[in-house]
Amino acid sequence: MTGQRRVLVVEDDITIAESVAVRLRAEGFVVSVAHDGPSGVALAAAFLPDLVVLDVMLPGFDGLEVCRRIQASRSVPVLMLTARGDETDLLVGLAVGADDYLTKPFSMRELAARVHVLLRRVSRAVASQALELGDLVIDLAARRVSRSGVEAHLTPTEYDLLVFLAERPSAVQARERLLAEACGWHEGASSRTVDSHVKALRRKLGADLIRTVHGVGYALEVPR
Amino acid sequence: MTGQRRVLVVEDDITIAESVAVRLRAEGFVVSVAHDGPSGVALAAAFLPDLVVLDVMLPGFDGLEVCRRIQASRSVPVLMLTARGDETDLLVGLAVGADDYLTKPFSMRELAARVHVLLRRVSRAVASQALELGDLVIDLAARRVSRSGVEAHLTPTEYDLLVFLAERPSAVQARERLLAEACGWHEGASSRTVDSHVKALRRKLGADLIRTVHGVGYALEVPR
DNA sequence: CGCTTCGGTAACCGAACGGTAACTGCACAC
DNA sequence: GTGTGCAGTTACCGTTCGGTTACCGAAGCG
Repeated sequence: MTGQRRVLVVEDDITIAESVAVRLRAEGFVVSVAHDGPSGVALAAAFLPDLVVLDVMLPGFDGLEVCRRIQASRSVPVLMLTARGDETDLLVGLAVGADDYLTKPFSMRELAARVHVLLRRVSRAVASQALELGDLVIDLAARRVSRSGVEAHLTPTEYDLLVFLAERPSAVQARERLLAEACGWHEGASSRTVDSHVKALRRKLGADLIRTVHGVGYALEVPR
Repeated sequence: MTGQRRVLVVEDDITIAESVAVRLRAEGFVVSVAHDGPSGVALAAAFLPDLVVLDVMLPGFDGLEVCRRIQASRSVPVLMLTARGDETDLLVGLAVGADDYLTKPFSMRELAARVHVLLRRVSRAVASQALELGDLVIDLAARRVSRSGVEAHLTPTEYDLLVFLAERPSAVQARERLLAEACGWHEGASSRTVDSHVKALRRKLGADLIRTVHGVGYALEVPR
């Protein structure tokens, strides 16, 4: 997962584009460059970047349109480049789905710093190593669970069940769903299996953690 | 869950702090202000903001330290304010856990835009489907109902009945329809079952919520 | 104004549901 | 072989819930 990050640069000014690309490659990124809107959109689909650096002023159609189209297919952080003082473009850009922007002229150090921040942010969201809900901490990598700093020893099924609930905090999950997702699907009559595991989780992590919804199923409550 | 977003402003310059606070309040945020590092950290713990706007230069200890301490307890997006050209501070700030920064002088529009972007990002993660009608809030994922912030415990049938009505606000629904849709269809004589559940809903959520239409059925009125 | 119909209310009871603690069977380790 | 730990099932029991009934006040209608 810590494979090299891919950055797409869409910028018509060849000098700027090259400077940016060189700097980002020096930072360890895999960089691809497009010089107009259409090829930017195409490359976004083909190159599958983790981040897009995007100029607002582009031949073809403008950066805002590119931003819109890229965001339409999948969620990628976008860093926009604008001309100084062009505050309207800026605001529209942020509205359209850009996550950050820089005004020209900008220093390469600043660009690199912002790129790092944006990527750290998504990696925090996507690959989050730990799941924290109040005083409940689930270390996904280590498969460890603790509450208020006290570690609890969970069996595999209990752990899977807890993670499934924790990924959807306070959302009610039906018994059958839990049985199918957390425990392996067992053809035949759905049973009281889930209850047993919920009981175990409550015993080990506190009774207030999992809420029973009568007639439906269970939900994990975020502890205060 | 679309309750007002809370923003903490930590800034020693009273003029700037007030401008920022005024603008953010105008944008609909609940704003709290601290003028030095220690009280900033304390307020972060007590006020529980959804976002922190933080000056780098602060009396007590500096913004970077504040940032570190705030992030230590829980994950809150931080927008840092730096003096122009102070790139070192900036880089350290980003390293310490700030999610964005602005260089002084900055426009209030720009500040507001960035605050919105940062908060949109977190709300994207949190957002849960909810039905809101005046002061009545139905959290569909969590299967929770509250009125004026007070949560009510509903039985499954009561909940289903309420949701069915709430999805068609102020539209009158015949008894038979309600019996069939909300409660499971019970072959045989249609009965006074609906009445009982309506009564329960009125008791738990207020008598004004559900209007009786003589000879026809019931309708949910949007309160306030 | 009085009758009829409709809906509010509370009490009741059977059924469904979930908590709980057994037990069984299985897999793995020693 | 024996022991341990876990998954899944079963049975029991208390609780909750839903639907019904009966009674009475309110609303419509002539």
